[in-house]
Amino acid sequence: MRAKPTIGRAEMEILHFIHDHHPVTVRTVAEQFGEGKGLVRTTVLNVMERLRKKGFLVRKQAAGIYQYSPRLPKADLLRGLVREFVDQSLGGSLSPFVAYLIEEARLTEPELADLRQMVRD
Amino acid sequence: MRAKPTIGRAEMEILHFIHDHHPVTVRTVAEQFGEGKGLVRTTVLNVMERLRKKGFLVRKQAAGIYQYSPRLPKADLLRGLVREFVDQSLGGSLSPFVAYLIEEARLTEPELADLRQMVRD
DNA sequence: TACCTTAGACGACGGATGTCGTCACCTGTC
DNA sequence: GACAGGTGACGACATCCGTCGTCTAAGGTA
Repeated sequence: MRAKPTIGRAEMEILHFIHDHHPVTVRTVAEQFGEGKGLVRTTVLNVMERLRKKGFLVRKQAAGIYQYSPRLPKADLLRGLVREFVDQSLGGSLSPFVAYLIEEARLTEPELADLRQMVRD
Repeated sequence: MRAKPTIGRAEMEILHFIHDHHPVTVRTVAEQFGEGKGLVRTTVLNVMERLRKKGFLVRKQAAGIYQYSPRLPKADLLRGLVREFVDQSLGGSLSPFVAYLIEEARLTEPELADLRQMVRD
């Protein structure tokens, strides 16, 4: 058992979809997300079950059908992903991220406001 | 052939080491990096060759032994990684990153200066 | 009761990643 | 020229990821 389960590309996309639409059934995800990607129902089911076994999703039965939801709020999930990425891919250094913000990022007004607030401290 | 080659966890660590120590031989990486991780020489060699086939490293022969170096400057590599991460894991949204900066990050003085400069535009 | 539909479990398979062992080759030293 | 040791190529194997097909259980409906 790996200490920190990883998330693959397809898993990530489906996890995002569920974060934006929960609670959902496998059928819903397959129809609204999978079909556009050319994915079959069982593929979606398999990915969702893997995400559940990894601890990112929970499900509860309602009228004989499972309803899936994220285990953590979206903000928590994303903050964890950012932390992991910074540690693992950037070696803990934030400069590349700052460089990215400066060169390529299109920040929204609220994001900019938050940053302005931050640099004042 | 995948359009954008991916980098695994072990590959990433070795790539970082080489970025900080190039040019290096397999032997050097195995002794200075691999041994601490419990990795055998051929494992290091294999990972480095995969990175080379993926285009992240180049090598040149000197006295019968290969010297490995990164193909791109570190800043370019990291900016690419950040871009990929933002698109793929954050769905293009920068808010989680801004939140991370505000809550957990220890920014250095130069990084802060850059940010201050940026928010002024 | 006999079917058809739906949902879930399970196994399968190719490719990528992490890790290693084996073998062939080159080179410096006697 | 022969040998020991370093170096690199290659194959092997377990695990994970992406993707799918099949089988079975649970219901509804004629």
